[in-house]
Amino acid sequence: MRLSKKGDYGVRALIDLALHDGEGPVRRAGIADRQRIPESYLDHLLAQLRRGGFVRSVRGPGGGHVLTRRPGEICLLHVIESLEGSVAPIACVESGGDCAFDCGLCAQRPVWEGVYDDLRRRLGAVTIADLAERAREQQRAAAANYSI
Amino acid sequence: MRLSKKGDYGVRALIDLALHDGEGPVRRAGIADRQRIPESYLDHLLAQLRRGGFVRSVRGPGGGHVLTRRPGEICLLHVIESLEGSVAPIACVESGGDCAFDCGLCAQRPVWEGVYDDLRRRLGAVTIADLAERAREQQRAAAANYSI
DNA sequence: ATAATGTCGAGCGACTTACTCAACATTGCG
DNA sequence: CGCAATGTTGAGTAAGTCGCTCGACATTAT
Repeated sequence: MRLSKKGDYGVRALIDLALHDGEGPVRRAGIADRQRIPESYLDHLLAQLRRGGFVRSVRGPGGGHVLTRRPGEICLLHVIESLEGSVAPIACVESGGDCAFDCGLCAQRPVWEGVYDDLRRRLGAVTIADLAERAREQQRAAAANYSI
Repeated sequence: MRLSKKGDYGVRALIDLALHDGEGPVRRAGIADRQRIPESYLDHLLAQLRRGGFVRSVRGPGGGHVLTRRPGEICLLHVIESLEGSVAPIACVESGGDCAFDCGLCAQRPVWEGVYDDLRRRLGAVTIADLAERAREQQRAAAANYSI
């Protein structure tokens, strides 16, 4: 039941972009550096995020990546689903997915449907702006700690 | 965020044992047959379930596997955790687990903590007896359908 | 033109999953 | 006893996924 590194990295990249929202294109190398993401891997992530409609890229010198929407309009559920595919714990709780054998999972199914609903509700209630705000607070807290 | 086949199979095996609770040892081949689990794979599962304390085995002719506790005393959370390890979506929400880099996930962490809590609450509220009961109902429903 | 960027796809090593097989241990029964 | 029916164990494996690298190419500011 783990979130893959891809999902983690992807969310972090978007948070980074949100933290620099309004400052023009953000360089890939900068994101990779600050978020500790291997730069060449970030390539693929940004490509996927672009295909998902979350970011757009600006080429050439001074180029980089920019969010296509306001951070408050990007919800975590959509990001994760775009990067990882469905968050359904088993295939048969998805619309269109069906059971392995004459519904062998059915006894378990209501449980997993509940889990699925919980998850979607929780991830759907959080935006990248919320996460960026929290990241800012934490940076301030860390800075304060250093100065003491 | 998927449940692995191992977890699915394991739960099904326990449900099967619960359905035959009180009837003496249940043969591995029977479980494999009814639950559509490859028999040689079921081997390992039963071994793991035995190590987890959920079942014990009886050797020799007439042998097989038996639940060590009443089905109502086995909760789904413990089964899944025993088979798959922790159900934590990211390492840092576990007790003892720590963050990847100076807490790079922290902005996300409260979200995943919530997800983790939901999951544990839901799986903790379901026992093998509940699932077996549902399986029985479904068998009856299926039988009724055939006879119509 | 040139250099600084982003784009794309092939590919790779390590790991995991789901599964098989074969040798061995234990027990009940004739 | 001796054999057959079972469970036990661990090695092995094919296929897939994950995280990541590399190299050739496209685009654009200067």
